[in-house]
Amino acid sequence: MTTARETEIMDFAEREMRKGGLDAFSFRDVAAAIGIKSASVHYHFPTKADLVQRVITRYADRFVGSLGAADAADETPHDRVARLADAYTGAYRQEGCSCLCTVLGSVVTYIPDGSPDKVRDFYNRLSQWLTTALEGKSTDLTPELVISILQGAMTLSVAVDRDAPIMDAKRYLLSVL
Amino acid sequence: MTTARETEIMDFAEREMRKGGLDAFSFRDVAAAIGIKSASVHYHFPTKADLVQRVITRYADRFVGSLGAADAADETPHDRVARLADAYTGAYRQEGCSCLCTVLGSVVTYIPDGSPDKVRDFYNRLSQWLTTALEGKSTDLTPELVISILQGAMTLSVAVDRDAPIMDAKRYLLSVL
DNA sequence: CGTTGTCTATCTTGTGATAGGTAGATACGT
DNA sequence: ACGTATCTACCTATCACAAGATAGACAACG
Repeated sequence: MTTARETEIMDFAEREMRKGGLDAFSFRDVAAAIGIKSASVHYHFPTKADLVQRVITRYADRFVGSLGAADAADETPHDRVARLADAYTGAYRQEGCSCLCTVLGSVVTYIPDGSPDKVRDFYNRLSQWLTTALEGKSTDLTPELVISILQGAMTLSVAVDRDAPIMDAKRYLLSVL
Repeated sequence: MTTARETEIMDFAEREMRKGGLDAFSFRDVAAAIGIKSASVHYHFPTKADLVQRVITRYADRFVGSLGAADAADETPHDRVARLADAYTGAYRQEGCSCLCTVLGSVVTYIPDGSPDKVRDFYNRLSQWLTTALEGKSTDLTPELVISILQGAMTLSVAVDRDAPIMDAKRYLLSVL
């Protein structure tokens, strides 16, 4: 069960984590943002590790879920990759921030407790989706390379504050797949 | 002028930043690692922002410098990209950690003072090198996409703790360039 | 009455940063 | 050569603050 309050907390935490990583927010920040006290945040999420793990898991569910079926018969691999690319470009355009797991992935050895496993789960699920999505398509690109291109371009776009890299990545993928 | 002590400090700071970002180390960590007191670290680098900026600049100089000439007449674009890819795979194999600016790039809006500009300088210099390096080569890949692929794969390799993504990225780039 | 969600108040730890002092080296004027 | 001044690189001690976390009380609801 996830209450409305917990959703509020996770929404804020996710937004901050995607912009600045684990240390970009504190329990006090969360509390101030939604109008309660930090002790109350601890009531819903005993430790920060708990909060981070739940945010990652929710993110993974939502992201992979939003991609839809990877094996719909009336679609081509091209269609499916287009949807994946749109998920990335959309996130950049609307929120100006990265994939949560890209931010956390590069510092995976420094995040607490079970979080690294949650990040790896995300990538495993995404790889699996792409493996199915590309089935039957002959290409030099592995599923993980498709992910790499999109995420690398996303990071670069954020870093240089221009959408060219992520838009070029999408265009390139759609031209070769 | 950079003294031996400052080099020691920056070496440690860079190593930690590449593994865990800005908040992965403190002045006390630095001091303990090299056997002095934190106040002495402040003597060499008045603020953390100072230290971070110098580390990024030094990293950029070293990384781009290590790539060598982008316009040597006896080389092909393929040769040059191979060298760039080796810089990434080498970093992963030897240090198991990412490009410094990949780690910082995704959180660029949360790092202090002049640091974002230093990160962007790095990418500008790398793009410029690649633009020259690819001159005359007909390809759909932009210089920034080449960077994206390598860095995205690097991040993924770190995240999932397998070298497959970064090795595949190198292989792919050399097959299409 | 028990549960739920919040509060106040507080603890401990770790952080970046500063003030002020000290030993040793170097430079300079007489 | 001698005394003075300055500089370098470190030290001790401490500050103010923000972090995660906990204990215990309170009100509302069933």
